[in-house]
Amino acid sequence: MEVRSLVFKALGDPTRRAILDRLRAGDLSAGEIAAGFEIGKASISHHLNLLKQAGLVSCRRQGQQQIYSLHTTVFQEALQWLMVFFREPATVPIPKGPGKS
Amino acid sequence: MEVRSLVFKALGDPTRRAILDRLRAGDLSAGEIAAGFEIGKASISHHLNLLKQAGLVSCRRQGQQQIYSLHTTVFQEALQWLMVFFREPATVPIPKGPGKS
DNA sequence: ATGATAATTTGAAAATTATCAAAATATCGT
DNA sequence: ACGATATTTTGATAATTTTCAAATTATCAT
Repeated sequence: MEVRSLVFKALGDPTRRAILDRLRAGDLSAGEIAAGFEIGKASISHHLNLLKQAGLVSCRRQGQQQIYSLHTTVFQEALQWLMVFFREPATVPIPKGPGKS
Repeated sequence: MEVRSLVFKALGDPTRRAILDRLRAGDLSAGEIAAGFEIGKASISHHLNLLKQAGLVSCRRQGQQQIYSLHTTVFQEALQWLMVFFREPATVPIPKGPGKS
């Protein structure tokens, strides 16, 4: 799937947004992330995988733990896409007759 | 569901993003939107409903057509949420000893 | 090598979402 | 009121997503 869909889909889930919020304060191991959520570790692992596929987080192994961190470059792209909606329309339909204004 | 999830979920689908892109150039009727997509009118209507629930578009009746338009205020909120990820972490863990810097 | 800990993968069930065809609703012109 | 047009709603089916328990992989300490 295209990256943009993956990113917004990933952001569409409250659990995943909560994970991202936690990572703002600093890197965390998968176990630290899982602690504090109701759902099981397997589910968290799945969510982390989706976030990773979307490019929103990355992880590195540190001993027997996986350490996750935020990847802000992808946020930036999502942001830029959203920004477009505040600019004047790029493509304005050509008026047939004299303009209204 | 919370608005934020609705917004990002809505943005997670390519068809819906394409609809929003078209609306950038100006308001369109449901029929005009549906024309140009492979999928049927009923499906488009469903997508439009999701976009409406998310607050990304609004519609008004004009004769026998429904005219859809963009609603940028909700984009703004989504934007603001994303922006947060570029600021220094709001909650920094309090160092136990002397700081690193 | 063995056992313990950390995390992911697998397989299956439950919940949600996307799509279509057909029926229903709303508005227009006559 | 009637028929035509525009759109939505309904009911069904297919596809995707979420979740958990159990099995698997990877690393560490002994």
